[in-house]
This record gives sequence, C-alpha cells and structure tokens, in this order.
Amino acid sequence: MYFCSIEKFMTQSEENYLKAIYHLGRKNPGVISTNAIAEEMQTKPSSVTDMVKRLSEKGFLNYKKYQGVNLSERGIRKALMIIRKHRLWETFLVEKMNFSWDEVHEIAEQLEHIQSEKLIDELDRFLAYPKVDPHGDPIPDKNGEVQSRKSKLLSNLEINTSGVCIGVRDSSASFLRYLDKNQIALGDRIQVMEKEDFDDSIRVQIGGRKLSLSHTIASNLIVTQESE
Amino acid sequence: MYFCSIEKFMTQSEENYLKAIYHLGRKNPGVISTNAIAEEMQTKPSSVTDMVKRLSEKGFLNYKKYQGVNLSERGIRKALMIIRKHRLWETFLVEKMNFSWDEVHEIAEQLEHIQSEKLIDELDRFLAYPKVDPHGDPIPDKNGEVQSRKSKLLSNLEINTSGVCIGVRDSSASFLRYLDKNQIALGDRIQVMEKEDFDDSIRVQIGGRKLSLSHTIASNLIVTQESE
DNA sequence: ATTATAATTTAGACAAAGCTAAAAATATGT
DNA sequence: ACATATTTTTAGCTTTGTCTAAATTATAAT
Repeated sequence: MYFCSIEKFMTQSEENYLKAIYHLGRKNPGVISTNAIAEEMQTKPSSVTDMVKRLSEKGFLNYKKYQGVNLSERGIRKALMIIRKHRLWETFLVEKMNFSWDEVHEIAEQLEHIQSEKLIDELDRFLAYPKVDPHGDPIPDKNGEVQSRKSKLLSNLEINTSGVCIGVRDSSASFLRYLDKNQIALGDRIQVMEKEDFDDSIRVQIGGRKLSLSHTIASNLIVTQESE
Repeated sequence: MYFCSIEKFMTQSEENYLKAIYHLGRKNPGVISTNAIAEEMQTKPSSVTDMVKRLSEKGFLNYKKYQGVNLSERGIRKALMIIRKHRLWETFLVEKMNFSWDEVHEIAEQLEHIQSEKLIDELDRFLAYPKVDPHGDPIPDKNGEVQSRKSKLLSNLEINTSGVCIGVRDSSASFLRYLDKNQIALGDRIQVMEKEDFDDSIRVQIGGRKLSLSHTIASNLIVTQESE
C-alpha cells in the first residue's frame, strides 16, 4: 500500500471549493457547514455534499455525514498554493498590466488554475517576491508560510490615535472604487479625530484632508496595530 | 431578429477544436475531414462529429454531413484570436519567465483560454508588440492581421546560397532541443555548402561552424527567401 | 419528551464532452 | 457496375458537476 506521493490532478471546481472552504475556516474557525459552503460558492447544498465527498475521498478534508467538514493538512497546503497563485497573479495584473485593484479578481480566478510550478516561482521572482497583493492580503511563499502583521480595524482605533492602512476586509469592486474615489489608498496614515455615537461614523484625517467615514467603511479598513 | 453581436462564451474544448481546424486548413487548404480533425485532436471521429455539429450551430464553421467542414469568417477571426493569445503567452514565458522555447507549449495551451481582452492587449504592449513568437511563428495583431514573410525551407536552398533562419515547421520539444544542442537559433545565417544525393542530407556553415544536417532536419527549418 | 424547523443527504435528471460498437454513406478497385 | 473498403455518423453509455424534489437527521421550542 502506497502513501500517495504523486500529486493528483485537481479540477478547477475542486480547487475552487478548497479555496472557499479555506476562507470560511479563516473567518470563523471550527467545523464548516454545508450551507456555509453553498452560500460562499453560490450553489446548492446538495451539490456541496457531492463535492465534499469527493474531496474527502481524495484526502483534502475530513468529513462525516451531517457533521460538516474541515481541511486536512494536505488540503490546507493545497489551498495555500492556490491562494498564492491567485495573489501573485493579482499583483502581476496591477503592477505590470495596468489593471486597477478593483478589476483583477475575476481574471485571477481564471489564472489561479494554470498548472505550472515553475511559472509561479518565476512570476514570484519577476515581481521581486512580494509579501502582499494589491489589496494588502498576504501572499503565501513557496512553502506555504504566510506573513501575518499585527492589525486592527479602523473602526476599533481610539480617538486621537492613527494607523497606516494596510488592507481591506471586503475587496468587492464597489468598496475598492469607493476608496479610490475618496483617495484612500494602502499605505496612507489615517488619524481618528472624532467618533459619532449616533451612527458610529468617524471623522478622520488623511494627509491633511478631513473626511467622515460610515461605520461600514471604517470596519472594512484594516490598519496597523501600533499607532503612532 | 438580431445579428448576434454579443460574443458567446466558448468552452476550452470548443476553442481547441477551432484552433486545430484552423491549423489543418493552413496545412492543406480546402475542406477538412472528420478523420483529420480526430487525428489532430488525438480523439475519435465520433467525438469530432458531435463537436463539429455544435460549432456549426454556433456559426463558427460550415458543415454538411459527410462533406467535411471549413471555417466561417467568424470562425477564422476567433481562431486567430486564440492563436494570438497562445503566441503572446509563449513570448511572455520565454522573454520574461526564463522558459526555453521547448517548454512553453503546454503552458500556453492553458493560458490561451484566459478570457480578458484587456489582459491580452496589455500583454502585447508589455512585450513591445512582438511580430513573431519564440518559434518564429507570426503573432496576429488585435485585428487578426498576420504579417507573412517570404520564406522557404532550408532543404530547398540552392548550393552556395544562404538564408537567415526565421522559424521551424515542427516545433516539438525534441526538435527544438536538437537545434539547441547544435547551436542553431532563429536569426542565424545558414549557408548551404554541399548536398548529398544519397540521403538528401546537406552540409552547411553557420557562423564559421560547419555541420551536416539530415533531410528531415533541413526540411523543418524555415529560412528567408531572399538569399544573400 | 415530543414536535416543529432547519440543515443535510439521497435519488434521479440533465448538459458537456468524451468513449465504443454498429449502421450508413461515400469512395475505390476490378 | 458491383463488391469491398474507408469514412462518417448514430446510438447509447460514462464521468463531472450541477440541479430539484424528497427523505433523513439534527436542533430548537414548548
């Protein structure tokens, strides 16, 4: 009886499920429900059950009927490699192909399934081993290591403290375009001036400019922990 | 009744058939047989019949039962765009990703199916609008125009004439590696010294070096028509 | 504890893209 | 022209990934 050392081929659909399950596991750790996966994948729970069985047979996750799933060691490794590809391609699109950060997701969804380890390693080198993608999300390295920085949400900063914007929690095109429109970019230092009890909006200062941000906006902006 | 202006989505398989049919049409013009397509696609004639029906319904080719197929205007345009993508990606892989010319085909086969016109146009710009790919094959431009140069096969050059090597007819990895091993590259000037009647091999001179090439090799090397 | 509700799984169907084996049409040889 | 060979098509099956509808299990409420 062999230990399967040969990496089996995965279909795009299988890869997409794996990635979705990984992301769900980040959001709230523990066991992941069929319904949650269906929601994330925009599909039906019955389809999820089928796929989850297949992924479980292939050893990417642990699954017991009616008990939900969680990724195996192997599943995590595989998911990290897919995320690595996705984020490297996003970086490539923004840095070299003149895309803006709200345009890259769909295309990276396609590119992340290209099978060639050499290509990904060369892309990594070509981009000078970036640590984060255009949305500030960390890029796993060749060994699956992800650099994690101390961070908090802008909405949790105290009055009169500041932080540098290093990422977004929601990376939907509409949110990203909102930020562009209001000239808020990764790397900007944001100082909290005032908090409005009524609607939890906050008044901030960015590079001399003052503006007020709704709670929804503030709770989707990730800033450095150590405030100056 | 609309003229379909909206480009319908094509599956990867459909795109592959279209490309194969286009290439077959180049090789020997006229009507293309089911068997020839099956051979090219490494599949069975019955599968070809099914696919050809679909492509015909979608208006990419003209098909009458038992009469073979040929591409429609629309099919040609589509095929040229797929070839454009394939060859731009091959160029990218060699020029920017440190691949050698015998490694790029399989990966370009995957990349050619990525759907994003903007990406391809940006890639074109990024590579400075190359006219030929790493194997010397012409890259169709955004409008489907292909630059064609006067060329002949090395095996057809007269004794004591020379030509510049501009392409290969066979771009299999084994042939390309043979050329690498013998230090024959695109751009090299090759002079024909002698022809051997017995086996049609030829004796040539390349940058001072003399070597003899079998007929098979010589008839797969494309050189400029106008010999110096 | 029993029932109602929600979550999950099963069963059966469908489309895409392939296959094999058999049938039909075309082409070829004498 | 007719029989044979070749090419092409059809019919029916397989797999992947989806769906709907029905059945089953788990959870929550009284």
